[in-house]
Amino acid sequence: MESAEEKMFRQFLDGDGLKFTPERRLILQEVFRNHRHFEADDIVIGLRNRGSRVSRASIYRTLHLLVGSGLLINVYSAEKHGHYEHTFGHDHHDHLICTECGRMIEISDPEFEAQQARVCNQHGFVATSHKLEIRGICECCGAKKSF
Amino acid sequence: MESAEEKMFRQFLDGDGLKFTPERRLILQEVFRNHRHFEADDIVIGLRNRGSRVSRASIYRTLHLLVGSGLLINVYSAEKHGHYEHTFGHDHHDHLICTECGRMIEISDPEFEAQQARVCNQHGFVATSHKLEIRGICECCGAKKSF
DNA sequence: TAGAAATTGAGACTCAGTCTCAACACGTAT
DNA sequence: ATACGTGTTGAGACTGAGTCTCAATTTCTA
Repeated sequence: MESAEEKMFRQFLDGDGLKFTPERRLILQEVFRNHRHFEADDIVIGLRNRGSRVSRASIYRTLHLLVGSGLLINVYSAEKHGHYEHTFGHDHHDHLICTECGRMIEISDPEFEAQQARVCNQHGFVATSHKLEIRGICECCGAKKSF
Repeated sequence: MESAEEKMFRQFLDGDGLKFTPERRLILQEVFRNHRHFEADDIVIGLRNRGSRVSRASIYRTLHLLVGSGLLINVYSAEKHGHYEHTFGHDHHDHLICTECGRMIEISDPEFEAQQARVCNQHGFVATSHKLEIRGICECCGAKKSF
Protein backbone atom coordinates (compact mmCIF):
# COMPACT_ATOMS: atom_id res chain seq x y z
CA MET A 1 0.00 0.00 0.00
CA GLU A 2 1.28 3.42 -0.89
CA SER A 3 1.14 6.24 1.63
CA ALA A 4 -0.30 9.64 0.79
CA GLU A 5 3.11 11.28 0.74
CA GLU A 6 4.49 8.59 -1.54
CA LYS A 7 1.68 9.20 -3.95
CA MET A 8 2.31 12.93 -3.91
CA PHE A 9 6.02 12.53 -4.41
CA ARG A 10 5.52 10.07 -7.22
CA GLN A 11 3.18 12.48 -8.96
CA PHE A 12 5.66 15.31 -8.59
CA LEU A 13 8.45 13.18 -10.03
CA ASP A 14 6.30 11.93 -12.89
CA GLY A 15 5.38 15.48 -13.79
CA ASP A 16 9.05 16.29 -14.22
CA GLY A 17 9.97 13.11 -16.05
CA LEU A 18 11.80 11.82 -12.98
CA LYS A 19 11.63 8.37 -11.43
CA PHE A 20 10.42 7.10 -8.10
CA THR A 21 13.34 4.81 -7.41
CA PRO A 22 13.75 2.43 -4.47
CA GLU A 23 16.35 4.77 -2.98
CA ARG A 24 13.99 7.70 -3.17
CA ARG A 25 11.27 5.66 -1.56
CA LEU A 26 13.57 4.65 1.31
CA ILE A 27 14.57 8.24 1.89
CA LEU A 28 10.97 9.41 1.81
CA GLN A 29 9.97 6.77 4.34
CA GLU A 30 12.80 7.73 6.63
CA VAL A 31 11.91 11.40 6.32
CA PHE A 32 8.31 10.72 7.29
CA ARG A 33 9.22 8.23 9.97
CA ASN A 34 8.54 10.83 12.60
CA HIS A 35 7.26 14.36 12.69
CA ARG A 36 10.16 16.29 14.01
CA HIS A 37 12.70 18.62 12.53
CA PHE A 38 15.69 16.80 11.20
CA GLU A 39 18.79 17.36 9.17
CA ALA A 40 20.31 15.55 6.26
CA ASP A 41 22.66 13.59 8.44
CA ASP A 42 19.80 12.17 10.50
CA ILE A 43 18.55 10.50 7.36
CA VAL A 44 21.98 9.16 6.48
CA ILE A 45 22.31 7.62 9.93
CA GLY A 46 18.69 6.48 10.21
CA LEU A 47 18.90 4.55 6.98
CA ARG A 48 22.24 3.08 7.86
CA ASN A 49 20.89 1.87 11.20
CA ARG A 50 18.04 0.23 9.41
CA GLY A 51 20.50 -1.56 7.17
CA SER A 52 19.83 0.43 4.02
CA ARG A 53 22.90 1.89 2.45
CA VAL A 54 21.95 4.93 0.39
CA SER A 55 24.70 7.36 -0.52
CA ARG A 56 24.90 10.83 0.92
CA ALA A 57 24.70 12.23 -2.58
CA SER A 58 21.36 10.57 -3.20
CA ILE A 59 20.03 11.74 0.12
CA TYR A 60 20.94 15.34 -0.54
CA ARG A 61 19.55 15.11 -4.04
CA THR A 62 16.30 13.63 -2.81
CA LEU A 63 15.91 16.18 -0.05
CA HIS A 64 16.18 18.92 -2.66
CA LEU A 65 13.53 17.19 -4.70
CA LEU A 66 11.28 16.92 -1.67
CA VAL A 67 11.64 20.62 -1.08
CA GLY A 68 10.88 21.21 -4.73
CA SER A 69 7.75 19.11 -4.44
CA GLY A 70 6.57 21.06 -1.43
CA LEU A 71 6.58 18.04 0.88
CA LEU A 72 9.41 19.52 2.90
CA ILE A 73 10.59 22.99 3.65
CA ASN A 74 13.95 24.18 4.67
CA VAL A 75 14.08 25.74 8.12
CA TYR A 76 17.27 27.69 8.49
CA SER A 77 18.37 28.62 11.94
CA ALA A 78 21.38 30.42 13.30
CA GLU A 79 23.33 27.25 12.99
CA LYS A 80 25.50 26.32 10.10
CA HIS A 81 23.43 23.77 8.32
CA GLY A 82 19.86 23.55 7.21
CA HIS A 83 17.11 21.72 9.01
CA TYR A 84 14.02 20.37 7.40
CA GLU A 85 10.46 19.92 8.46
CA HIS A 86 7.41 18.35 6.93
CA THR A 87 4.69 20.39 5.41
CA PHE A 88 2.34 17.63 4.49
CA GLY A 89 -0.28 17.24 7.20
CA HIS A 90 0.85 20.32 9.08
CA ASP A 91 -0.26 23.90 9.18
CA HIS A 92 2.30 26.56 8.59
CA HIS A 93 3.96 27.64 11.77
CA ASP A 94 6.78 29.82 12.97
CA HIS A 95 9.29 29.32 15.74
CA LEU A 96 10.24 30.63 19.12
CA ILE A 97 13.79 29.54 19.75
CA CYS A 98 15.27 29.54 23.21
CA THR A 99 18.87 30.72 23.12
CA GLU A 100 19.42 29.16 26.51
CA CYS A 101 18.34 25.55 26.08
CA GLY A 102 17.74 25.37 22.34
CA ARG A 103 14.10 24.45 22.75
CA MET A 104 11.99 25.28 19.75
CA ILE A 105 8.37 26.22 20.27
CA GLU A 106 6.13 26.13 17.25
CA ILE A 107 3.58 28.85 16.93
CA SER A 108 0.84 29.41 14.45
CA ASP A 109 -0.85 32.76 14.33
CA PRO A 110 -3.30 33.92 11.69
CA GLU A 111 -2.65 37.54 12.65
CA PHE A 112 0.90 37.30 11.36
CA GLU A 113 -0.28 35.92 8.08
CA ALA A 114 -2.78 38.71 7.66
CA GLN A 115 -0.26 41.36 8.57
CA GLN A 116 2.27 39.96 6.16
CA ALA A 117 -0.21 39.90 3.34
CA ARG A 118 -0.90 43.56 3.98
CA VAL A 119 2.78 44.54 3.92
CA CYS A 120 3.45 42.57 0.75
CA ASN A 121 0.56 44.26 -0.92
CA GLN A 122 2.00 47.65 -0.10
CA HIS A 123 5.19 46.73 -1.93
CA GLY A 124 3.60 44.96 -4.89
CA PHE A 125 5.31 41.86 -3.65
CA VAL A 126 3.84 38.41 -4.22
CA ALA A 127 4.88 36.20 -1.34
CA THR A 128 5.40 32.50 -1.80
CA SER A 129 6.75 31.68 1.64
CA HIS A 130 7.95 33.24 4.80
CA LYS A 131 9.92 32.38 7.83
CA LEU A 132 9.71 33.99 11.22
CA GLU A 133 12.09 33.15 14.01
CA ILE A 134 11.91 34.80 17.38
CA ARG A 135 14.86 34.27 19.65
CA GLY A 136 14.85 34.72 23.37
CA ILE A 137 14.44 32.92 26.66
CA CYS A 138 11.70 30.35 27.12
CA GLU A 139 9.51 30.07 30.18
CA CYS A 140 11.53 27.27 31.83
CA CYS A 141 14.88 28.95 31.42
CA GLY A 142 13.46 32.29 32.47
CA ALA A 143 12.13 30.72 35.66
CA LYS A 144 15.45 29.06 36.45
CA LYS A 145 17.31 32.32 36.13
CA SER A 146 15.16 34.54 38.33
CA PHE A 147 16.84 34.24 41.76
CA MET B 1 38.51 61.77 16.28
CA GLU B 2 36.64 58.69 17.31
CA SER B 3 33.37 57.78 15.67
CA ALA B 4 30.28 56.92 17.66
CA GLU B 5 30.51 53.26 16.81
CA GLU B 6 34.15 53.13 17.80
CA LYS B 7 33.27 54.58 21.14
CA MET B 8 30.52 52.03 21.65
CA PHE B 9 32.72 49.14 20.66
CA ARG B 10 35.53 50.32 22.89
CA GLN B 11 33.15 50.54 25.81
CA PHE B 12 31.84 47.06 25.14
CA LEU B 13 35.37 45.68 24.98
CA ASP B 14 36.48 47.50 28.08
CA GLY B 15 33.51 46.12 29.98
CA ASP B 16 34.70 42.61 29.20
CA GLY B 17 38.36 43.22 29.83
CA LEU B 18 39.09 43.10 26.11
CA LYS B 19 41.23 45.40 24.06
CA PHE B 20 40.50 47.80 21.25
CA THR B 21 43.43 46.82 19.08
CA PRO B 22 44.47 48.39 15.78
CA GLU B 23 43.20 45.32 13.94
CA ARG B 24 39.81 45.56 15.58
CA ARG B 25 39.64 49.21 14.69
CA LEU B 26 40.45 48.49 11.04
CA ILE B 27 37.77 45.85 10.91
CA LEU B 28 35.21 48.10 12.55
CA GLN B 29 35.97 50.87 10.07
CA GLU B 30 35.63 48.52 7.17
CA VAL B 31 32.36 47.18 8.53
CA PHE B 32 30.91 50.66 8.83
CA ARG B 33 32.38 51.83 5.55
CA ASN B 34 29.00 51.49 3.95
CA HIS B 35 25.53 50.64 5.09
CA ARG B 36 24.78 47.49 3.23
CA HIS B 37 24.58 43.87 4.09
CA PHE B 38 27.90 42.15 3.83
CA GLU B 39 29.59 38.93 4.65
CA ALA B 40 32.83 38.08 6.35
CA ASP B 41 34.69 37.72 3.12
CA ASP B 42 33.78 41.23 2.00
CA ILE B 43 35.75 42.50 4.96
CA VAL B 44 38.70 40.27 4.21
CA ILE B 45 38.83 41.56 0.66
CA GLY B 46 38.00 45.16 1.50
CA LEU B 47 40.86 45.39 3.94
CA ARG B 48 43.23 43.66 1.60
CA ASN B 49 42.39 46.11 -1.18
CA ARG B 50 43.07 48.94 1.17
CA GLY B 51 46.50 47.48 1.91
CA SER B 52 45.73 46.29 5.42
CA ARG B 53 46.51 42.67 6.00
CA VAL B 54 44.38 41.36 8.84
CA SER B 55 43.98 37.62 9.16
CA ARG B 56 40.71 35.84 8.50
CA ALA B 57 40.78 34.52 12.03
CA SER B 58 40.85 38.02 13.49
CA ILE B 59 38.07 39.12 11.21
CA TYR B 60 35.80 36.29 12.23
CA ARG B 61 36.66 36.83 15.87
CA THR B 62 35.92 40.52 15.64
CA LEU B 63 32.65 40.01 13.81
CA HIS B 64 31.52 37.77 16.64
CA LEU B 65 32.46 40.45 19.11
CA LEU B 66 30.54 43.03 17.13
CA VAL B 67 27.48 40.83 17.22
CA GLY B 68 28.02 40.39 20.94
CA SER B 69 28.19 44.13 21.38
CA GLY B 70 24.94 44.63 19.50
CA LEU B 71 26.56 46.75 16.79
CA LEU B 72 25.88 44.06 14.22
CA ILE B 73 23.35 41.36 13.83
CA ASN B 74 23.55 38.19 11.91
CA VAL B 75 21.09 37.94 9.07
CA TYR B 76 20.81 34.35 7.97
CA SER B 77 19.27 33.66 4.65
CA ALA B 78 18.69 30.53 2.65
CA GLU B 79 22.26 30.63 1.57
CA LYS B 80 25.07 28.77 3.16
CA HIS B 81 26.87 31.48 5.01
CA GLY B 82 25.82 34.26 7.29
CA HIS B 83 25.38 37.87 6.30
CA TYR B 84 25.66 40.78 8.62
CA GLU B 85 24.02 44.13 8.87
CA HIS B 86 24.46 47.17 11.08
CA THR B 87 22.12 47.91 13.86
CA PHE B 88 23.64 51.16 14.99
CA GLY B 89 21.83 54.05 13.39
CA HIS B 90 19.12 51.86 11.93
CA ASP B 91 15.68 50.85 13.00
CA HIS B 92 14.92 47.20 13.12
CA HIS B 93 13.61 45.93 9.84
CA ASP B 94 12.67 42.73 8.14
CA HIS B 95 13.15 41.56 4.58
CA LEU B 96 11.24 40.81 1.45
CA ILE B 97 13.50 38.69 -0.72
CA CYS B 98 12.82 38.24 -4.40
CA THR B 99 13.55 34.70 -5.45
CA GLU B 100 13.74 35.84 -9.04
CA CYS B 101 16.32 38.61 -8.99
CA GLY B 102 17.64 38.39 -5.44
CA ARG B 103 16.57 41.92 -4.61
CA MET B 104 16.11 42.51 -0.92
CA ILE B 105 13.51 45.01 0.20
CA GLU B 106 13.73 46.20 3.76
CA ILE B 107 10.50 46.67 5.60
CA SER B 108 9.77 48.06 9.00
CA ASP B 109 6.37 47.59 10.50
CA PRO B 110 5.36 48.37 14.07
CA GLU B 111 2.33 46.10 13.77
CA PHE B 112 4.60 43.07 13.52
CA GLU B 113 6.43 44.04 16.63
CA ALA B 114 3.21 44.41 18.54
CA GLN B 115 1.85 41.10 17.34
CA GLN B 116 5.07 39.35 18.20
CA ALA B 117 5.06 40.76 21.69
CA ARG B 118 1.55 39.42 22.13
CA VAL B 119 2.44 35.93 20.96
CA CYS B 120 5.55 35.78 23.12
CA ASN B 121 3.53 36.79 26.11
CA GLN B 122 1.14 33.94 25.52
CA HIS B 123 4.03 31.50 25.74
CA GLY B 124 5.87 33.09 28.62
CA PHE B 125 8.68 33.73 26.17
CA VAL B 126 11.00 36.71 26.54
CA ALA B 127 12.15 37.72 23.08
CA THR B 128 15.53 39.28 22.49
CA SER B 129 15.47 39.36 18.72
CA HIS B 130 13.55 38.19 15.76
CA LYS B 131 13.98 37.71 12.09
CA LEU B 132 11.31 37.70 9.46
CA GLU B 133 12.01 36.84 5.85
CA ILE B 134 9.31 36.78 3.26
CA ARG B 135 10.21 35.19 -0.04
CA GLY B 136 8.42 35.75 -3.28
CA ILE B 137 8.41 37.78 -6.45
CA CYS B 138 9.06 41.49 -6.38
CA GLU B 139 7.11 44.07 -8.33
CA CYS B 140 9.64 44.39 -11.19
CA CYS B 141 9.98 40.66 -11.74
CA GLY B 142 6.25 40.17 -11.44
CA ALA B 143 5.66 42.80 -14.11
CA LYS B 144 8.22 41.27 -16.44
CA LYS B 145 6.59 37.88 -16.23
CA SER B 146 3.00 38.84 -16.92
CA PHE B 147 2.85 38.57 -20.73
C1' DT C 1 60.72 46.56 33.86
C1' DA C 2 58.47 42.15 34.77
C1' DG C 3 54.68 39.28 34.47
C1' DA C 4 49.91 38.15 33.46
C1' DA C 5 46.44 38.26 30.17
C1' DA C 6 44.78 39.21 25.70
C1' DT C 7 45.71 39.09 20.76
C1' DT C 8 47.55 38.05 16.49
C1' DG C 9 48.53 35.43 11.96
C1' DA C 10 49.48 31.27 9.48
C1' DG C 11 47.85 27.45 8.32
C1' DA C 12 45.86 23.02 9.55
C1' DC C 13 41.45 21.39 10.28
C1' DT C 14 36.23 20.48 10.24
C1' DC C 15 32.18 19.40 8.16
C1' DA C 16 27.93 20.21 5.52
C1' DG C 17 27.06 20.16 1.11
C1' DT C 18 28.36 19.70 -4.03
C1' DC C 19 30.42 17.78 -8.02
C1' DT C 20 32.31 14.27 -11.10
C1' DC C 21 32.19 10.23 -13.39
C1' DA C 22 31.84 5.54 -14.54
C1' DA C 23 28.44 1.97 -14.09
C1' DC C 24 23.72 0.86 -14.27
C1' DA C 25 18.46 0.89 -15.18
C1' DC C 26 14.85 1.33 -18.18
C1' DG C 27 11.83 2.86 -21.85
C1' DT C 28 11.50 3.54 -26.79
C1' DA C 29 12.65 3.45 -31.61
C1' DT C 30 14.91 0.70 -35.03
C1' DA D 1 17.04 -8.43 -30.08
C1' DT D 2 19.91 -4.02 -30.33
C1' DA D 3 21.00 0.54 -29.76
C1' DC D 4 20.15 4.83 -27.93
C1' DG D 5 18.74 8.43 -24.80
C1' DT D 6 17.73 9.88 -20.44
C1' DG D 7 17.70 9.45 -15.60
C1' DT D 8 20.01 7.46 -11.37
C1' DT D 9 23.32 5.78 -8.33
C1' DG D 10 27.52 5.47 -5.16
C1' DA D 11 32.24 6.47 -4.10
C1' DG D 12 35.04 9.62 -3.23
C1' DA D 13 37.30 13.94 -4.45
C1' DC D 14 36.35 18.60 -3.81
C1' DT D 15 34.69 23.25 -1.99
C1' DG D 16 34.42 26.85 1.08
C1' DA D 17 32.81 29.12 5.28
C1' DG D 18 34.11 29.03 9.60
C1' DT D 19 37.04 27.19 13.71
C1' DC D 20 41.03 25.84 16.17
C1' DT D 21 45.89 25.66 17.55
C1' DC D 22 49.95 27.55 18.91
C1' DA D 23 54.02 30.16 19.08
C1' DA D 24 55.15 34.91 18.79
C1' DT D 25 53.72 39.51 20.02
C1' DT D 26 51.26 43.32 22.18
C1' DT D 27 49.10 45.64 25.95
C1' DC D 28 47.87 46.60 30.61
C1' DT D 29 49.12 46.87 35.31
C1' DA D 30 51.97 46.54 39.21
